[in-house]
Amino acid sequence: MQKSRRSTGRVTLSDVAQLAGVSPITVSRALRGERSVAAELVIRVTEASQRLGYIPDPAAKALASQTSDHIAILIPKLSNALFVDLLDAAQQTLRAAGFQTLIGVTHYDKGQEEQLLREQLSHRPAGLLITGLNDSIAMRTLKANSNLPCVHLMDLPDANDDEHTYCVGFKQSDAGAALTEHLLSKGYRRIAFAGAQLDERVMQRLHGWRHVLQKAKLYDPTLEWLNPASSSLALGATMFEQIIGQSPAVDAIFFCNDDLAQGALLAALRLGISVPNRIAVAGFNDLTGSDQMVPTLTTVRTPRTQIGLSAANMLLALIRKDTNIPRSIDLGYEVVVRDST
Amino acid sequence: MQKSRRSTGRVTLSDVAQLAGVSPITVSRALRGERSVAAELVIRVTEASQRLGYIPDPAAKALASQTSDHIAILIPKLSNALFVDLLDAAQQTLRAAGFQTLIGVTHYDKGQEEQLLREQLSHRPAGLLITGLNDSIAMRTLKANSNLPCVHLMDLPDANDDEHTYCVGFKQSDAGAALTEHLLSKGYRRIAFAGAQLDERVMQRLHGWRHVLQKAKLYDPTLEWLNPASSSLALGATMFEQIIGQSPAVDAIFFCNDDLAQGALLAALRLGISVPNRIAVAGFNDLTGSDQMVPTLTTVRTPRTQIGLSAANMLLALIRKDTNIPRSIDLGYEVVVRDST
DNA sequence: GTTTATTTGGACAGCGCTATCTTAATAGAT
DNA sequence: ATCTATTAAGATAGCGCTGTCCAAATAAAC
Repeated sequence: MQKSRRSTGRVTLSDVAQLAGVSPITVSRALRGERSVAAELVIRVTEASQRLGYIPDPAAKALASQTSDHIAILIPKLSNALFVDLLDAAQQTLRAAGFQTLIGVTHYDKGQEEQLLREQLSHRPAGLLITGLNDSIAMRTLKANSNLPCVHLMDLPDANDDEHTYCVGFKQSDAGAALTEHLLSKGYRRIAFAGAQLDERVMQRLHGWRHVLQKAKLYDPTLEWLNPASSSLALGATMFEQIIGQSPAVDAIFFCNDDLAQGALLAALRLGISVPNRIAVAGFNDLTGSDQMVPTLTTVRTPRTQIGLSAANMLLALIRKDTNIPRSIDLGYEVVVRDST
Repeated sequence: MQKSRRSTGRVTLSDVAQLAGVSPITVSRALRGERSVAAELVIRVTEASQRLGYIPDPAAKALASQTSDHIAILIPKLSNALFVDLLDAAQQTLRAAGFQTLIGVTHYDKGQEEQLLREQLSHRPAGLLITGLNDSIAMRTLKANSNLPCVHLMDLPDANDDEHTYCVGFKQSDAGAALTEHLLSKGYRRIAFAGAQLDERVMQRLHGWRHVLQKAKLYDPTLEWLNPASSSLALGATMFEQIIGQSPAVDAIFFCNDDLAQGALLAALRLGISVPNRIAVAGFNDLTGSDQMVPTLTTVRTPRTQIGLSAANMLLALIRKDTNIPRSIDLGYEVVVRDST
């Protein structure tokens, strides 16, 4: 056993090469399927590598090839099930393709986001997955300089917006409009919008709501209830009580998120306010439990898992330099009508 | 601009060295604070590195030093808020210390867990964070061979168990016992245990419950309701109806998780069954919304965020080779009595 | 003042891989 | 049969750092 001074006990390419009777570079090529290697050699190499339990060293690969098997993903929060679903789906898909996910949690802070991306880029990831479209100048510069494939999640660019970004999601504003139209069709006339967190997506839904109400000549600025705090059941309860108390004429509330709406339903139960008879409640995202609420919650089902999965696949395609892939994928949404409206 | 053939445009140690007028190795040492470097040189190097915007290359560092700035973390599921809280807290703490988290989601599958750990180890992480104690032989071997610092989360070893593992958590069985005792103190006599997922921690809580009931001579095997499916609100509702239907004499149910308990409370509302008059309901973990339920849910508050944070700090200490740190940290639990019991 | 320890900087090699260039072997064209 | 194209393997040289050994300079001990 004569190993070099700094030997680490790790099985290396050369070990495999020696056993297979070829040069290390051939092993590298055979294992990666790069260039052409004689079929017989591929078999011999594969066998040797399996026999030795060879595991490539990601650090060495990254250093030599200037690209790692990491994929960087940026999401705003882990406390929101929406993003966790996204992460879960993307992570599984990427792992199956041999990539490791580097998560960055931005907490909706643009400065943090930028700093996180910088840290992640130092790992020379093979690609980027970013929640939302609304990049700051700094983010654009970082992305552009890195010259990495990048897919955006959850929203689609406006039609007139000819950005060269790849994205997977659905039109948040359309979804907001569709839910509002459902409420109108049920006969509600004073429909409030209750939003928290106020990220880009919430604002888009707000625009959808506003647009529909304006068209129906039912828009009234006092129907907008916006709170920058993070959404939670407790906040939903508070906002519900506020709206009921200060605007008794409101006959329906569109909460920007199921968290809030669920909290509102529970508050209504506590207060003995009948939903939907006295007031209707609708949410967004169809999170866990919305179908269990009393009454069950009308909401918009959003394809979070699908988005994570498709975005990961799109990114993999970009990494492979597959051409002929669409710039953006619209996975749609579905208004789920239940008992709360 | 004379760069070598494969130049990457990246600012390297040598660039900094040149600007500071020292050798690259001195820059490396100055920046890492390793060995002693003259104070004046440290300043010069730091300034030069900042001026050039130098970012160390993690891959090169990993290759040269055989250890990366990654920390591998293994958790069972992302769909359970408990683990997400753990991950969130650990991730933030580790990032602040300059480490990147590699998440592995095991889906409660021992084979997967092993495979994930193997993949993570190939990245030469600086440490390991593992949910639960109950390692398989294969896991032990992997851990032992890697010789890496490792901290286990969420549970503590038995007193007589002299394993040399580091852990941060609380005694799941004690917590289960404490909640059961609370129910006894409230006068309930036929207390069912409803468990899902049936991981090690659920089984520990079951043991706590069983132990207390046996001591009180109130144990009855038909009171155990175990379902291997993942816990969810819907499953909680189903189990509640089952138990009510098949064992009408049961006067309290200890659900192993708040998800289940919340689902049960909602089912009770739907069925018009009064909680806690007709039957009491208690949960575990004090997840989001338990304080918003109708009635509010009695549960056990578990210090998930604290556990993630402390475990991360413990791991950082181990990496620093700090001595004098405790082998295990008991962060306790708290029975939170609310209106459902 | 000499010997011995301690500190501080640098030279050197190499971590385990891959990009690039080169050479040998084969096939195709004239 | 001769001269290109094409293909397949290997040799070589790093990628950007850090471990290890060395040498010089300084401080401490005798």
